[in-house]
Amino acid sequence: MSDHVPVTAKQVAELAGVSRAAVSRSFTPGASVSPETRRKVMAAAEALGYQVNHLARGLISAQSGLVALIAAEIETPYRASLLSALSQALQSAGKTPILIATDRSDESVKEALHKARSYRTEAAVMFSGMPDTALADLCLRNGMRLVLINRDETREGTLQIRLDDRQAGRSAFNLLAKTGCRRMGLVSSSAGTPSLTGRIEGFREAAREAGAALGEWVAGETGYETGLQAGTELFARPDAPDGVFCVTDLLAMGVMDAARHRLGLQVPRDAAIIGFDNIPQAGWESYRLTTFDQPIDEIAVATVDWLAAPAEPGMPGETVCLPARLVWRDTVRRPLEPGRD
Amino acid sequence: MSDHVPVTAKQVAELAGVSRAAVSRSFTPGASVSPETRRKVMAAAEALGYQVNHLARGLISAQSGLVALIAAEIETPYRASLLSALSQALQSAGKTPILIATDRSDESVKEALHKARSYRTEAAVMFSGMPDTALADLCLRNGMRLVLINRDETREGTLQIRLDDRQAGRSAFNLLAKTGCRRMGLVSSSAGTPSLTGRIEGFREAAREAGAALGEWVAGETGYETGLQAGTELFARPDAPDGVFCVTDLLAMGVMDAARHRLGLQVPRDAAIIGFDNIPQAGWESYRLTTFDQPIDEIAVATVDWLAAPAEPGMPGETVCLPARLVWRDTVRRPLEPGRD
DNA sequence: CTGAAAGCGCTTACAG
DNA sequence: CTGAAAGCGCTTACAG
Repeated sequence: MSDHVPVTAKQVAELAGVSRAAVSRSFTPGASVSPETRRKVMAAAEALGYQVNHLARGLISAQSGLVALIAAEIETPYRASLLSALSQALQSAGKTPILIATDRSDESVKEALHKARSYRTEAAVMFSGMPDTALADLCLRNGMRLVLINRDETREGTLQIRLDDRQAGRSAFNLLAKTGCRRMGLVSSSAGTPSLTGRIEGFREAAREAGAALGEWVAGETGYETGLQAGTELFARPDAPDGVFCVTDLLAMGVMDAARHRLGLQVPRDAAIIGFDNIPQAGWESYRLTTFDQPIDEIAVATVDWLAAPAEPGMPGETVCLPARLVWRDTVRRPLEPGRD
Repeated sequence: MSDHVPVTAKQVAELAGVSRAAVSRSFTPGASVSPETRRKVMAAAEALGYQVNHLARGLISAQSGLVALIAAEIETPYRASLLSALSQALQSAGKTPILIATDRSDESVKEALHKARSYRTEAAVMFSGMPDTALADLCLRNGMRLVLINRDETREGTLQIRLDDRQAGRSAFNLLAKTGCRRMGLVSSSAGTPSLTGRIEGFREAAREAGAALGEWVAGETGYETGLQAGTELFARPDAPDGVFCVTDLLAMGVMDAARHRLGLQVPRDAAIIGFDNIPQAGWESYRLTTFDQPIDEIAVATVDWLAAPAEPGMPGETVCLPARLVWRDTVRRPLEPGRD
């Protein structure tokens, strides 16, 4: 191993007795080098501890190897899981994730994208916020690809990955109805992201079709604390619900704790509860929450596959819609014949 | 805004009527440019949508702006929180985090560091695994700085951040003893990281000093499932403990659920439980776990401050040791006078 | 304070 | 298959 500061292709070339171009080619999959030179180059590289400088490579080849992961609240269970899956999948595909945290503001989304651009990331995958059209176009024109997770927007050259949220909302209602709930509750959010909205609308729609009244509680945020507050208020109402759908697991767990620890209710006997996301905590003994699963690994795979396919200019936007499957646990009574709807 | 592909400093220079050097200087804090030229440059840059290309800047100036975050299991609550705090702090300081996931193997740690090196990251902060000496030296010689979180190792030019784990372990024992527990249990881990080991040794040490017997359960992993298993076995023993210290919150929550849901025990009446980390879930109504707090924000601040200070060659290693403060909740009976020890 | 010039480490036509 | 040469977009002495 060399004892000197950064070792460059030039030194490797000298040691191997070849040109700089040859070492470059040896490190480029599919380049035309004879096996013999490549072997010599690799041996020299190994001996010197050489690594290609990705900064230089990215500067010249538009292949920085970098992809930006843009997200808010990554400490949250669902986001953290998605982030983990995505970064591992990307890494396996030879890409390197750059992490850019945003808050909910448009301004921070804008900065995030600019930052991605300044590092010439090959793509940006966003799971929070939405770029405005002009900015998205700018990125696209600069050769950056966009993948939007759970945002509702199709655009040329971008991949959109979403779940069938509306259908899940409908299923939630029907499941509650089928298992004997009479007064339905919905704990939703004013965050207004397309995925949340889809779940809400699906649930309302099914309620309308069934002619059922709905007690709603609109939360600002989607976390545990908010759920706790929602549950506390909802179950104190004279027409307290006996079946509630919460648009996230965190909300559901807060609602559940309010019911049990603050109101002395039993779940599902006094109130059935359904969540959404299937975060790890949903499976804990203290909750055993019936919920819809976000297929995190499939999302990661879809992202990486799309990125691996060569980008063609003017490529139409693509959207993949994944099902959100119900995972049965203990917060809803089981119907005699567990239906699928 | 320009409608053409990547806009470079040259175009900005032309539009502003200055040299390329002037635009470079305008974007370099502290460089010598007249306010007037800087103004012209900024206006032109704004008009064209110019962003300095960090790849090119990093290539020439050893200031890539990148710092590598190297970690395993980032989907885990404590890790996710730390990652979030770190990435935000870094971002506020103008740095951009690169995320490199590892598994526990030495091989993957090695690859992670090589990857960091190939992007010329200014620093690598590791919160999983340890680089072997030769590799760490290589990084250091290449001008990369290292910050090691909760790993026990001092080395020239690196920052080590750790908690007073041993003291926390001692406190846990003393607290349990003071609140009337007679049969102490310890749910530890064979992971062998320095922080875990410190907690374990502190607890054992205090037990030895008090002449108390100890029921131990050594887990491989540090997650909820393992805790559930540990609790199930531990409380089924004839000499089941009535006070147990778990080296992580996740373990503690599993143990707690085993006690309550599988053995029908009450916490803290039948068994007191103390955790470590103070993850968000520890505050949930179903747990209200008494635990030690990991000062995540302080860790992030310490990291960023150290990185902000200019690196001098041959700088001695620095270590900051933070206290892990007890947060009182409901899984330990309160002594009459809540002591500090 | 300013500009012309050299150079960071790489890749990629181009010619052989 | 191979090497000499040009060039990616920037920064930084150097001279003025």
